[in-house]
Amino acid sequence: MFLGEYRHSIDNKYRLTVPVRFREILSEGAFITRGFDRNLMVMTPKAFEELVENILNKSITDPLNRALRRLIIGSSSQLEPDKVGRILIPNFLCQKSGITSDQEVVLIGQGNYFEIWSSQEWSIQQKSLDEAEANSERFKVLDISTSSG
Amino acid sequence: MFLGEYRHSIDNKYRLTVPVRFREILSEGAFITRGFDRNLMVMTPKAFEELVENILNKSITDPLNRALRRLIIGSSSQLEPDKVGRILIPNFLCQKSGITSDQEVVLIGQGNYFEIWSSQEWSIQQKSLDEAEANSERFKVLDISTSSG
DNA sequence: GGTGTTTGTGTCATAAAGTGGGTTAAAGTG
DNA sequence: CACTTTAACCCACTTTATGACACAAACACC
Repeated sequence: MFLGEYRHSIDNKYRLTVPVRFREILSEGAFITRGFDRNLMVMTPKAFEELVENILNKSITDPLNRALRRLIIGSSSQLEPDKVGRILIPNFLCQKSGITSDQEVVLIGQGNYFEIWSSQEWSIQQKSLDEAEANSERFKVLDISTSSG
Repeated sequence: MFLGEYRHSIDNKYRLTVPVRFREILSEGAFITRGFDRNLMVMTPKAFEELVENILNKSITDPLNRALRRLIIGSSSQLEPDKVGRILIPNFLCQKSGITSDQEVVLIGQGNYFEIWSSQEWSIQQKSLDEAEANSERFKVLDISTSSG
């Protein structure tokens, strides 16, 4: 499971060192796609297939389905880590998430995937998370129980 | 599977270099046809046969079906990549999708086919992708995947 | 606190991908 | 049958990705 927060750098060739703890999980391969907010999501082949399966089964005569394909499939890529555990972030995804070369990015474990944020976008995100007063109220609508089942 | 986004150029002879990652998938050959939006679709022989079969099974007494035949079957062509992996885009298809020579085009992976867009048409398309309806659908689809099960 | 190991980063060299142009062969047109 | 146009082929150049290597920082362990 992807856990925790890491700060790594993107070098001038848009390569990112995957944290060792994350590497083991990605031993079968990795896929990257756009996230919801201005960030990227990296996941295992299995998780990616689950994501994609729904979309590919929908008819392409429906404009909405084609739009979905463009959003998800068109913004994805298969990643192949190099010998020292780095991945090459596709250029078009960097643009979409505000990541430039020679820059620090933030990696956030999210369970069955992890997110990549440009440090700027992350600090924006952080601010809203840190507003504790707001947090206690805003999560009220979510029903989460600690006892399983 | 065709994934991701590429920006390649159409040279003055209407040739387009197919990205390497796409070439491997097209090793058995390739077919091109009009898309439903102002774009082109490139696919494997197998995917094309399935598409054609689907359309040919529909009754020709329905005007809509005849229109679909004209759109897809009437404007498709078999492609034979040259030695360095380029395909020649038929002239009539360029006109229908707003592609001119010496121009940049955008290739979008769509799973079992990929799309070719003129950069102008693509930027129009991108605007509508950011609109609410498609995105809310996207949220739903992504939501399914994040629960591993 | 020093030593050794692991992890992350920078740089270089090589291979491969993408692009452009020129020449020949083929197809279409008058 | 000649002419024009178009497609196919070949070769060369530029750019980019990939792999290898070496160094530096972090960490853990005596």
